[in-house]
Amino acid sequence: MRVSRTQAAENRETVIDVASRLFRERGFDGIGLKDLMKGAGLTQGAFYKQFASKEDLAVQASSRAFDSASRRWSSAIEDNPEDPLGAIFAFYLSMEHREQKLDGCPIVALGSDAARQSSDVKATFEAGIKAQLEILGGLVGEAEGGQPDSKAMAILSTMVGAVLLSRVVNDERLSKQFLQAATEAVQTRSSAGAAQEGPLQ
Amino acid sequence: MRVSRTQAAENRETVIDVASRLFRERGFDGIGLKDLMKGAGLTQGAFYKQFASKEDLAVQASSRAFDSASRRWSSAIEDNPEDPLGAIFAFYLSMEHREQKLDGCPIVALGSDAARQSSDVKATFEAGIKAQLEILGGLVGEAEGGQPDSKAMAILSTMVGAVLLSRVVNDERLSKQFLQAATEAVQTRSSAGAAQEGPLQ
DNA sequence: ATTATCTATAGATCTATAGATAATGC
DNA sequence: ATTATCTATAGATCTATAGATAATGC
Repeated sequence: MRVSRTQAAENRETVIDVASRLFRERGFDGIGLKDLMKGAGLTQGAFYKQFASKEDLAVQASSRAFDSASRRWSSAIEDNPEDPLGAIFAFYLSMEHREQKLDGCPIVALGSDAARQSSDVKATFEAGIKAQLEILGGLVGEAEGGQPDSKAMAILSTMVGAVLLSRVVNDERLSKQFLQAATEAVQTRSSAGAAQEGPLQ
Repeated sequence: MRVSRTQAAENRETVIDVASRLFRERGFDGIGLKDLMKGAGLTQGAFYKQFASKEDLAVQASSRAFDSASRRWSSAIEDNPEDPLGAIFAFYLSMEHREQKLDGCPIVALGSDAARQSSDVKATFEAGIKAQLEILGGLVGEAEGGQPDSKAMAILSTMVGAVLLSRVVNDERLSKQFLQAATEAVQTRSSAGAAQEGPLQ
C-alpha cells in the first residue's frame, strides 16, 4: 500500500490540482474530503498524511488556482504582444470564462467564500491579487505618482464584478451585456481615450 | 404549542429576515436549519411547515436581502438629492460596507455561492440586479441608444468587484485603495468628465 | 377539526482519527 | 524501521420526516 516518496509527492500535487478545480466548481463547503480524494484516485484515509486539515488544503488549492490564472494571463500576453491588455480582457470578459467555473478566475469563483475563510486563505488571495495588479499595472499607462496603481485596481474590480454578475443571472443576453459593458469601460479607461473596439464573444 | 395564523406569518417573516442575514454572513452552506431557526427563536421542527426546503428559504432570503439593499439605496438617494449617485457610491464603496457582511450587498456576500445555486436563486438575483441597474441607469447620464444602460452595468460591475476584492484581502490599506480606486473610476465615468472628488472613508 | 410548533429520530454526510497493511528506504 | 495508503469508525452535524401536543379557528 505504501508508495515511493516521489509518488507520494505526485499524489499530493494531484490532490491540490483536483481541489483547486472542485473548490472553484462547488465552493469550499460544497465538496467533502471523500470526494476530493476520490477525484485524485485515493481514499479519504490518505488525506491527513498529506495535509494538516481541510483548511490547509483550501490554502494550497487557492494558491494553485492563482498559479493557473497567472499562467493564463501570461500566455494571453505572449500570444498577443501588440495588444496584451486587450488579450487579457478578451479571454477574461468572455462567455467561455463565464461558463468555465472549474478553471476560471478564483476571485470570481470563490471570492464570496474566501471572505469568510481564515486569514491564511485571505493571505493567499491577497498575494494572487497583488500579482494580477502587478501585471495590469505594467500594461496600463502607469500611475500618476502617489497612488500605487489605482487604475489597475479599478480595472480588476470591473473585470471581477462583471464576470461575477454574468454568472449570477440566468439570462445569457444580460450576461453578455455585462461582459460587453465591462470591456468597453476597461478599454477606454486603460488607454485613456484611445479606445479600440475589441472583437468579443 | 400552536400559535395564531398572524403569529405564524410573523414567525415566517422573522425566519426569512434572520436567514437573509446569516446566509450573507456564513454562506448558504455555512449555516444549518437548526441554527437558522434558533436565530428566529424557534426549533428546527417548525421549519418545514413554513418552507418547502432549505433551497426555498435561500430564494426567500435572497429576495429579502435585495429588498433591504434597495431600501438602503433609496434612502441614500433621498438623503442626498443634489448628488444621489455620489451618495450611493459613498456608502457602497466604504470600509463600513466592507466590514458589514451581515446586511451588506447580497451580490458581494453571496455572489460566488449564488452562481452554484439553482436557477430559482439566480432568478431572484437577476431581478434584484435589474432593479439596481434601473436605479443606476436613471441617475447616470443615460445611454446612447442601442445598449440598454451599458454605463450602469459597468458601474455596478466596478462597485461589486471592488467590495469583493476589499473583503478578500487581509491588508486594510489595500482594501481602502480598492474602494478609493473604484470610487474615482465610477465618478469620472458617470459624470463623463465632470469628476468630483468624493469625501471618502 | 385543524395546525404551528415541539421533541425525537432516520439516514446521509462531514471532518478527523485509529489501526492494519504492504511497500519503501536505510 | 518507517510510512503512504487502506479500511473502519467516532462523533458531530446536516436535511428532512414522524408523531405528540396544545392552541387556534370554525
